[in-house]
Amino acid sequence: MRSSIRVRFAPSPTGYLHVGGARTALFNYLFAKRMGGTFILRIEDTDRSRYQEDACKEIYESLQWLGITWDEGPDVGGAYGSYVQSERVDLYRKHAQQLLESGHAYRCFCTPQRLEELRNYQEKNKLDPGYDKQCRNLPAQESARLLAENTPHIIRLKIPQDRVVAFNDLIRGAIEYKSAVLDDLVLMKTDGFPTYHLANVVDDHAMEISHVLRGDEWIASTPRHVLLYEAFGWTPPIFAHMPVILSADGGKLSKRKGAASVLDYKNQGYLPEALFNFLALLGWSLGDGDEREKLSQEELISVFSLGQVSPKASVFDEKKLEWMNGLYMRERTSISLAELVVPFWKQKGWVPNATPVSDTTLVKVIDLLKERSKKIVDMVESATYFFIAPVQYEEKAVRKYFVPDAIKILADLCELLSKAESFEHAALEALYKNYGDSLGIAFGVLIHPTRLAVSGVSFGPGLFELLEVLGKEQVCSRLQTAIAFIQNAVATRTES
RNA sequence: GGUCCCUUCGUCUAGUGGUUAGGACACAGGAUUUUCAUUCCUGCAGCAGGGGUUCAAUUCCCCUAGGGACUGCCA
Repeated sequence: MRSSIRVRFAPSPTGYLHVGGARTALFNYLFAKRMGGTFILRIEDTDRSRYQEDACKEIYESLQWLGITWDEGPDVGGAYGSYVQSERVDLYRKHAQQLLESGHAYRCFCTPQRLEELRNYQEKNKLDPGYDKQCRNLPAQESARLLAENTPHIIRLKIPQDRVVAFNDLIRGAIEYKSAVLDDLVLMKTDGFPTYHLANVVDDHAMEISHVLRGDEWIASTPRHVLLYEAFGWTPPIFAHMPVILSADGGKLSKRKGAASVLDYKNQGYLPEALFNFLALLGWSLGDGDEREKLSQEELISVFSLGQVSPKASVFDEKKLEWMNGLYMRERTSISLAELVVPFWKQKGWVPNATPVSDTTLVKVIDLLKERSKKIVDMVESATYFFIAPVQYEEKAVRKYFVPDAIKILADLCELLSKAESFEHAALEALYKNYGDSLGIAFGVLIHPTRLAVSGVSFGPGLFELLEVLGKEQVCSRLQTAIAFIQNAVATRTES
């Protein structure tokens, strides 16, 4: 049975879902699941000027990719719909009307121009900014006359004077505001749409939201919301405000400072379970001496508690995310990673489009690469030599390994390899061992030049696994090329 | 400017009125490995500052400094 815990994530479709929003969604999700409650997705699209067509799709995709699913929402429905605010405008109008009638709200006929002049004046004279409440005491018949003339107007909440508004925040504790510093906030706009404040409060009540877990930026609005609940005669939900996520330089997270959008992380080849885990630990910890850091979604659900959410803003440490992503990469099967990597290889033209991602050779390449990679895109550049023969050799390694003696060694090995019956890595290793032993040459003297010859670089997967994947033909041809290269270099050197 | 919030290693954090202030990432060194990576070990590094309260304060209170949010007919 579901508990009466109901929480919601309520994004505005004004752009991509950034990691801060994703973490708010994540905490809502974890809290709901932990408590056996309901997680709701609600779209707050009351600002028609900032609405972006694709934003909703991107929000859904981001959350789904992360593994955050909702019990009620625009696409899945639910008993409290609609879950899109632009489809609920009548409800907000009705409630605004109710407040007008009960004397908790009033019509304001001030023009945007007047408000702007007012703000400028206040700023110039170093006065506290805010609406001067000119329309608050407009005589009833004057208000009625303007209304009858269809004068554009808005509806404002009548904030009571000389009150102390107190509420408890689950993360920050008791918070108090003097009502005098609170503006008569706008409930309905000229265009007939509600503001966030009205729509949010009406919906949270109508949808029986028990806990409002939202971003820090709302904390200053909360006392106004409390007053709104009071005006309606409703009991406010329990509030918890999540701290912000900052970029490495301590500023706001933005696209310019790396990725900010959840989908950017997806496209860069981060694994959703890694981002999920990482985000959960950003501003939240297990506490109680529990030092686990790598936790599955199920584990996180079973231990999550709002009391352990830190009130402090935290810096998004990309390095730590990478580390954690690497942990999850190594845990994934190579076939599942192939789904993500192979498209990049196809894009490079290294793999024919028709090749299935589950192709055994491709999966073998991933076997060799995944332990050395922190994200999917790392497996693109580092896979180059699996698909194309090196066009140049790492300079430092050339000086070290492509010495004159290497010519004979590589030539011998080339000969032996071309006659090898098995190209399986254990067999190749035995072949190298025998050859080395017969001439009394150290293993490393054989291995390093070979690696450089076939890959062009001095580092990478185990040599014999590498040779096995490349295959006899490629290996021999690359060895020939390298031999010619060394001969040429030696000749040039002796000439000069 | 005003209101509110925040402050433990570079970063994420645990933690307590008495601890050698713990872990993780990063960084440095070492071991293992044919190389790289992994793994393991070691090291580096922190309670913003100043007052109180107290036998004792990183922990409680106040002030200062620094940071942030809000201050829209945006959310």
